[in-house]
Amino acid sequence: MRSSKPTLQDVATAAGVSTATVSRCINQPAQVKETLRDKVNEAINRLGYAPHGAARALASRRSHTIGAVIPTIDNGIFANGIHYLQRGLSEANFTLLLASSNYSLDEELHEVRSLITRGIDGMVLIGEEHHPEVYEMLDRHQVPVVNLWTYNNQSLHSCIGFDNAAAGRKIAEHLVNMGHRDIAVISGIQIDNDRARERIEGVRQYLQEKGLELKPELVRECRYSAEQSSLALTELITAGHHFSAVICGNDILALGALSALRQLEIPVPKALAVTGFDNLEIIAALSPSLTTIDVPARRMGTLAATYLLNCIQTGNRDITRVQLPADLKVRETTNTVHST
Amino acid sequence: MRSSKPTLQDVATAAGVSTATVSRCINQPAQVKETLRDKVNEAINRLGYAPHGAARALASRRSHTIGAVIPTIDNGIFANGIHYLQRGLSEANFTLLLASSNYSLDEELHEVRSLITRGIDGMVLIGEEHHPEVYEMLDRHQVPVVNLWTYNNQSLHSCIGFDNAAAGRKIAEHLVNMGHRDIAVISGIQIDNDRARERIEGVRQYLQEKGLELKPELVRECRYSAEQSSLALTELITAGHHFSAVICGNDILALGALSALRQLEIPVPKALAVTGFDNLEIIAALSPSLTTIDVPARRMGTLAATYLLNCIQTGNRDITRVQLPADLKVRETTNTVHST
DNA sequence: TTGAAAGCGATACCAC
DNA sequence: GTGGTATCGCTTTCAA
Repeated sequence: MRSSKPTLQDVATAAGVSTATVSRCINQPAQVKETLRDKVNEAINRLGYAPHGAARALASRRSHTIGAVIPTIDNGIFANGIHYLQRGLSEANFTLLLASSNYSLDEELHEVRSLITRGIDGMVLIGEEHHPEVYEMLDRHQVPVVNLWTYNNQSLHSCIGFDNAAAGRKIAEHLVNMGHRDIAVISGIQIDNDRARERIEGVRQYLQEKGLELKPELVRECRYSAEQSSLALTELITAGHHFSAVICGNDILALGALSALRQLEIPVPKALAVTGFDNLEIIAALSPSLTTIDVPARRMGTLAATYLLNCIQTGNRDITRVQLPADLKVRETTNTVHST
Repeated sequence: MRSSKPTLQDVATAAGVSTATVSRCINQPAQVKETLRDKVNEAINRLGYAPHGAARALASRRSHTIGAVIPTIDNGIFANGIHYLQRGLSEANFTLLLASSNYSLDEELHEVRSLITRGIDGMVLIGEEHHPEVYEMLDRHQVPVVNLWTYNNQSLHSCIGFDNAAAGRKIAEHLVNMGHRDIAVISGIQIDNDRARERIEGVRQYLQEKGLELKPELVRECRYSAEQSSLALTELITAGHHFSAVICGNDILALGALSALRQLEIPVPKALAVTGFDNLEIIAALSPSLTTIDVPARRMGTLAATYLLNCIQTGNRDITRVQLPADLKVRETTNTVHST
C-alpha cells in the first residue's frame, strides 16, 4: 500500500494510460473516448486521487483563485457582499482568498502583494482609492481587478457599486426637506477612505446649494465602532452645540448614536433625527427604525464574481463600470418634521 | 526588456549567482554572506521580482495557506471570529482561504474537498459534527484541523470553543430564577448543526431537573434570519400558546423576536422575556438591551491561528482542547421577575 | 483519440 | 557558504 497521496502518474499507471489522458479526463472529458474515460475514472475513485492544486496552478498558470481585500471582516458591513462573492466563485469552482486592510491603504498594499504572490487570477477591492503600487502590480501581473462599493463613470478601473456622493446628497436632501437646518455628522475616519469622504462631500455640497452650511465643529470622525460613535455624539451634545439631526457614516455609527441618545434621554426623532448608511439586515428590527441608505451589497458581491470569472475566461480586460442603486430608506428616526 | 514576470533564474543571472543562493536569500538570509545578499536583493528590487506561490508550494510542499469553512459569512456571527483568525494568519504571512457551507454538512464536505485540493496547510471548521469523509480526508492529507464554536473534552479532534449545552443551561437557569415556568424556544435549524442542538438540549435538561418541561409545541425551528424569527414568534403567539419567556438561538433571531413583539405591542420584558446568543457588538446599542451569551469569537479566531501555525511549524498533531468561557450577560430583556 | 516529453518556477539535497 | 541539479505534480504542445 502506498503511503503517500496518489498522483496523476499513479492513476495513469493504474488505468494503463498516459498522464496526458488522465489530465484530459479531468479537464476536457469530452476529448476522451468513453471506454477509456470510465477506466480512468474508476482508477481515480479507487485510488482516491485528488489533483494537486499547486502543481496544477504552476503548469496551467491559473490558480482558480480570487483574492479580496476588504477593510474589515469584523462586522456585517462587508461580510454580506463577500458572502455572495464567495458563493458565486464557489459555483464556478473558484476559491476566495480573503484578507483585510484595517482601513489602511498601506496594509492593503501589503495584502495585495501577498495575494498576487499567491497567484490569484482576479482581485476584488473596496473603494477606488488605492496605493498606486497596487494598481501597478495588478497591471504588471495582468490580474483583472474590480472595485466595489464605489461608482465613478470616469474611473480608470472597473467598478461595481454606487455613487457615494449622491447617496450623501440624498440623505441631506431628505433632512433638509424635513425642516432640518443644523446638521451634525459622525463620519468614519476619512483618511484612506474615499467612500467616507465622498459621502460627507455629497452632504456638504447639497447643503451649500441650499444656502446652508456643514459647520466644521459639527463634524466628528471616529472609528467604525458603536462605542466610539456613542462617545463622539455625547461630546458633541455636552459641548453645547445646536443641531437637530445627525448623519452617521454607517449603520454601526448610527447604532452607537442611538444608544447615546437613549442614555441622554433625548427622544428620537423628536429632538434629534438620526440617519445611518448600509441598511444592515439586523437594523431592520431596531426601534425606532433607522433611516438609512440601502447599499446593494449582495448584488455587488454576485456581480463581482460574474465579472471576474468572465474576465478570466475570455481574457477581456476592458474597463466595466456598473452603477447600482443605493436608495434612501426613510424610517422612524427621521419621520418627524422639524420646525425651527 | 523582458515582457513576462521575472523568475528566480532571472534574478540569479542578474546577480551573477545560482538560483539556490537567491532562494536562500529569500528564505534563510542568515545563511548567505552579506555582500552576496546585498547584490541579490538589489537584483530582486531592480527586476521587481516576486516569488511564484504555486511553484513554491509545489517544491516545498507548504502552501502557507489555511482554509476555513463557516456556515455563513452573511452576518456578523462568524465574521468577527474569522476577522481575528485572518489577522493572526496574516501576521505570520499565511493567507486565509474562506468558504461557506450554508449550514449544510454536504456543502461543507464539498468545500473542504476543494480546499484540500488547493493544498491548505491547516483547516478551521465550525462545530464538531462533520461529514465523516471530512475527517477522513483531512487525516489522509495530514492537514491539522481545529473545530471552533464547540468544546467537548472527549472530542477526537482539536477544538477551541465553549460548551454550548452549558450555555443553554445558563440561560434556562436564569429564566427559571426570574420566575419563568413556561418557556418557548426559537432555534436555528437543528439538522447539521450540533451547536443549535446542544444549546436547546442544555435548556431541556435544566428544565427537566427542575421538574419543568420544554413543551414541544413551544419549540420552533427557523433559518437564522430576523424575519423568519419574527414570523415564528408571531405564529406561536397568535396560536394562543402561553409562555412568559422566549429563548432565541442567536442574537439575530432575538432581534427578529423583539421586532415582532414591538409590532404586537407586547412589552418586553414585562409580558415576555427574551434572550439571545452571541453578544454581537451591535446589539449592545439595542433597547431594551438584550440578555445574551457572550461568545468568545475573537479569542477563538486568534487562538485558532496560533494553534494551527504551531501545528504546521512543529509537525505536532496532538489533540488540543481549549475551553473558553461563554458567560451570560443579563440585561433588560429579562430583568423583571415574573410572578405566576 | 492518445502518448511522449518539455516545461512551469521554486526548493533542498549533496557536493565542493 | 555556494552552486549544480533532481524533483515537486500537472498541463500542454506536437506527433503519431
